[in-house]
Amino acid sequence: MSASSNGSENGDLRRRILDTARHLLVQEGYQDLSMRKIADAIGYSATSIYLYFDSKDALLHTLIHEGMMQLRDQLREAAAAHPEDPVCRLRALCRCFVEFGLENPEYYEIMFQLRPERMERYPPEKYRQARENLDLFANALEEGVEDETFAVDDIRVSASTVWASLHGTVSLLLADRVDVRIEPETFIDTAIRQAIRGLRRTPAPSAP
Amino acid sequence: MSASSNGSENGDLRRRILDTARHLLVQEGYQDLSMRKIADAIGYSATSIYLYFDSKDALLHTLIHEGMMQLRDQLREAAAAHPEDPVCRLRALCRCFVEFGLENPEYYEIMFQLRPERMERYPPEKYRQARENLDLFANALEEGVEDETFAVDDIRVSASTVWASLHGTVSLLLADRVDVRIEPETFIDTAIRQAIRGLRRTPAPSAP
Amino acid sequence: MSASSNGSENGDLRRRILDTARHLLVQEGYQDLSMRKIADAIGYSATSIYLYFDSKDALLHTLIHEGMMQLRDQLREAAAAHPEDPVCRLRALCRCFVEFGLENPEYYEIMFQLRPERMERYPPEKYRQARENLDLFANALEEGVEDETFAVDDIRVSASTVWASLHGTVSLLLADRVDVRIEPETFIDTAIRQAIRGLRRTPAPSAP
Amino acid sequence: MSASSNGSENGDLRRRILDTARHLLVQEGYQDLSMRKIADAIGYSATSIYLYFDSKDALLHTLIHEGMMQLRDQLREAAAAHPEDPVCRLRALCRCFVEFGLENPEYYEIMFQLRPERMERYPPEKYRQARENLDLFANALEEGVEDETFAVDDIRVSASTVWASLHGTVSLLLADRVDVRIEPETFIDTAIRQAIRGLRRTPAPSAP
DNA sequence: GATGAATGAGCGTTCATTCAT
DNA sequence: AATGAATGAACGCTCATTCAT
Repeated sequence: MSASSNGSENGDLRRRILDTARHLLVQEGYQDLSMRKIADAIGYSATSIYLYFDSKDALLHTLIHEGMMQLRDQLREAAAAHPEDPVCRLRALCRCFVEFGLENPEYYEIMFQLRPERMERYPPEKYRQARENLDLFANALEEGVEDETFAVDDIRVSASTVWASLHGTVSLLLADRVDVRIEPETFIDTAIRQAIRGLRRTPAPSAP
Repeated sequence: MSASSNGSENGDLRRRILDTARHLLVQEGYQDLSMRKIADAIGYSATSIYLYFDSKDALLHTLIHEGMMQLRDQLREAAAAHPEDPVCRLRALCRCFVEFGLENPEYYEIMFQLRPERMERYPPEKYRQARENLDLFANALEEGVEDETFAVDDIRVSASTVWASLHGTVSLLLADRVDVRIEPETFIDTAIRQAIRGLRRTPAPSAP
Repeated sequence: MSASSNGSENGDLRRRILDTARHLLVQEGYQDLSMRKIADAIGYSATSIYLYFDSKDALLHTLIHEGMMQLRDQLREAAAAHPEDPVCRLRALCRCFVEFGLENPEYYEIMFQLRPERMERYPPEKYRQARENLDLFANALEEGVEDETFAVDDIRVSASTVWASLHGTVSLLLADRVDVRIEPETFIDTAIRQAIRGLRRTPAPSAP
Repeated sequence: MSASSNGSENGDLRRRILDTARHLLVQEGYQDLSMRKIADAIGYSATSIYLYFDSKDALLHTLIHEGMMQLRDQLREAAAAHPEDPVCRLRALCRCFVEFGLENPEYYEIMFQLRPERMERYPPEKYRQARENLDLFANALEEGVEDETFAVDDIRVSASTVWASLHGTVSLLLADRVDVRIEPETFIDTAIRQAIRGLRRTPAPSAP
């Protein structure tokens, strides 16, 4: 969405491969994504993909990275909408993350659910960039600590645990493992509310 | 009386298949687990597995069920250790769940991370039994609500969100996706503490 | 039907195997008939079949033979109903053969459509017995020649060609290869009528 | 222009696959024809076949079509040799059909003996083209009816029954089910003669 | 820059059959 | 008389990848 479609219809085959792979990922799932299917879908030979990507893993790494950058953009936007209030901002970030996951289920799978030992090593440079996503949470948290709304021992740790809650929420929803009698919306709202409440400064101990 | 349980001989191979499958699962993951690999690992022909399981899915269902029952036993035990205090009990349950996940990564993936649409339907009877695990959380929560420690809108929903937090925690740890600079123990403690704190009755509104 | 059900419910396993195999043959087709399916259907182990039959081929030979004997009985009956008129008798035999084929399609396949080189040698003794079926046609033909209704060069040859016509008729019907716009009944009637007409003495040459 | 028909290289293997499959068909029969066997016979990997055919059924459809077209050509030629006399033409067509069957047993089974429910649907376009074979018989028959040599109720039906006779004749011969004491040539001649005689106008009823 | 040809490894599963008991 | 355990071979098919052009 940021730097993708440069227009030259036939020229940027690399771009088309990525876009097609992304679409197939959503339609068919990670397991059923194959080089040939991608190639067929764009009308090129499977061999051609190897001109632009060393391997299937390399292609996936690129897709993961693009997903991370897309998520980053959306998180940034959500953060920017609430520059003043860290609680509101954190809530917006949480909501944004969950929505991203539910709207891009297969993206989500390769981004957060693939076991790294089952793939070639994710390139460190990309890894570093993806870390900004967590930093956005950490920043909101930090400001909340500063203005004494939140009380946590270690910002980095708590940012991670908040993220873990969201990740669990998305994962269970995507895997269809939440009790059918529970409305997804209610589930998400409650998860986010509790995650944030868990960070709040506990009141002056009225009666320990 | 004639051919059912003569003790060792019969169940032996079946047991070895299950154990081997379980071990391979953690090395190779669900996607790359194959009947042949299991067979090779135990030195039998692939055909032999079909003497004990109708299909790959049936084998996995058995594994899932075993994991669920093992988790249930451990959760029960944890709950039984704190019959009085629901908060302590809930904390023990949380800890127990996380420990189970980290100690049984081979079970964890198939128990909680598999997308159901990629497998045959899990047998309803087994499904029902597995539900007790969540119920143990819900019970602790309910008692906490009754004695006014916790304040939640809907017990079933909040039990699920607590579970989601734990699930996210375990998933990220297993997938090696937590910042290396964070001690796993710290991460887990924080996650559990915040999850429980998120349930607590907010103090008498001193300042809305 | 002649000497099959002797009553002793459990005793005659051999009989049950044959009956079950026959039923499965009709339901599943020759290709999908397997020893295990037979065994499962009667609740015995697959191994047990080998107590009564040396091999799958041997079992099939027995089935073929039974089919032949069943067909023979029906043909005999048809022949006996028209002891006087050879034309009527031949027509009845033809009709009987076609009906047998259509009513026992999978029987028909193993009886008349299996290429012998793809099976163990059919036992000569059984082969000889099966020949009576053709003889019934030959007899009717012979009498028709004697009373000057039919005119053929060699009775054995013409009996075979009549049979070939019927076989072709049944085969095409079973393989669903007759134009859908043609009524099967019409097709059969015409086939039989023409087969018989083809045997008839051509009239004294009025003007050749 | 670039990669379609450069003459030999491309179609070469495809041709060899078809020929090999054809030959194996007669040795092994449809049931036992496998992609691997074809591949082994030509010294290629089984995978390679899939470069030229989408599936086993697609390969067989191609073979069937080739057989049909070859038969059509031969039937056309036979018909063209007797433009005047419908009886002679029909006789030539019959002889041609039988000869085709005996000379191409590998084609014959898949063309006329396969149960369609055991294969993917034969492509309608090819089906339509194959229909011309029967039409050539029907045309001869029709002209024979017009010049009052033949007398039949329905041309389409009688063309089918003639065909059925020939089919039965070929099938029995190929399956080695004709009495060994009968000369194949005699058998064929008789079959054809009787089939045609069966169509002839019966004489003015001298004595019903 | 792009391809066509080709492959080895692998998949879940079914099969007829053997053998010791 | 009957079985349970076990197997080697085979099935159609898909996969990521290589290589010469």
